[in-house]
Amino acid sequence: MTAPFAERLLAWFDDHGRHDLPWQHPRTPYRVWVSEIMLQQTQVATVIPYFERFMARFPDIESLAAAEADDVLSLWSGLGYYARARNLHAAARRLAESGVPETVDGWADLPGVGPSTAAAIVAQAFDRRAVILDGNVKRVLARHAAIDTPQETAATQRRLWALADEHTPATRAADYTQAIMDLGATVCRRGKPRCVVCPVSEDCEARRQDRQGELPVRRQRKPKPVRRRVLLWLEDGEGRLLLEKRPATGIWGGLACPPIVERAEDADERIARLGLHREGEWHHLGFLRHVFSHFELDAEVLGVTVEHGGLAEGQGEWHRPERLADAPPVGLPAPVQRLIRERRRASLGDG
DNA sequence: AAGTCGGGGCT
DNA sequence: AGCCCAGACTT
Repeated sequence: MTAPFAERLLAWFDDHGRHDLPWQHPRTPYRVWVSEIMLQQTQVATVIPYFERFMARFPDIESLAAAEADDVLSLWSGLGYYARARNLHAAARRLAESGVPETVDGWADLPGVGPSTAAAIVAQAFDRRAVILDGNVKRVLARHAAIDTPQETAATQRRLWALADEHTPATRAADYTQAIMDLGATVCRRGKPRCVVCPVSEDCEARRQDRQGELPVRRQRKPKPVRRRVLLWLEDGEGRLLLEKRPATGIWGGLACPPIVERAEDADERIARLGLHREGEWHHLGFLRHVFSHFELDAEVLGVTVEHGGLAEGQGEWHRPERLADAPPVGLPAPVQRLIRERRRASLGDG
């Protein structure tokens, strides 16, 4: 007779789990919460440097609540899914007033905190039993029970939540949630799962059927369309770059970005509307290509020097590229950060 | 139920 | 060149 799933998993975790992640020391509700938000759809290794910088700048809820939205976004630059940063900031302002909840429902009521994140926070921060179901857990459970229906369907989701609930023990909540995520990340990986060292392999149905490689099953994805755009690289006489704030919703919401037009023919009209005057001809500066989850951005970068006109309030701001390169005062999309560094190298090479 | 939202790591 | 990652939110 084999021991319960959780018992075997916890014994494995004590010897082989991850016990030294930054948000585990100290393991406060605030640090756990911020880490869980950053870790949504984002790998641990990517998050760690962002987490350290964020904690150095905003060590507690009060400092985050008191911050400006742009300061929060600038620390989020390059991490992606920028709605997370806006939601985190809004939630911090609410928590600074109401205090920190200790229940799953209390956390799930906050913007940016869904069912799995709320459960992870409660389990990690308060060591109270809560059922999580993230990508790692779904993969572990789908293989262990050999679930071969597409993960996205409602029926499969219900079944996975039920299995997650059944396996979750009454005690050691924080350790168990960390353990099953560690198992998914380091043993029951997407590619080449290490079943030989898996603590729950003896009753793993996928392994018994030798179908680890084909599970879990995902719904077929649609091909991604290409969005062609033109990005306007506008510098004034002193080499400063014009950035405008993008709308709060949509791609790169709330971040600063060079003006984007659909076609090169629209470029002159756009700078006229900004109240700027072109000095000389447009130059082709390169391309910006970036693959998003559901489309591909393919933009030609056109540059020109402009004279200041009556740049209206809120129409954009001039920034020194050297400041943007090291410590950007505003949130910048990763492709724009790369572009700035490239352009800076090019201009230094010229001069 | 499907679409939107980033960026990087891995195969 | 795709797939996936400590998902949530909107339509």
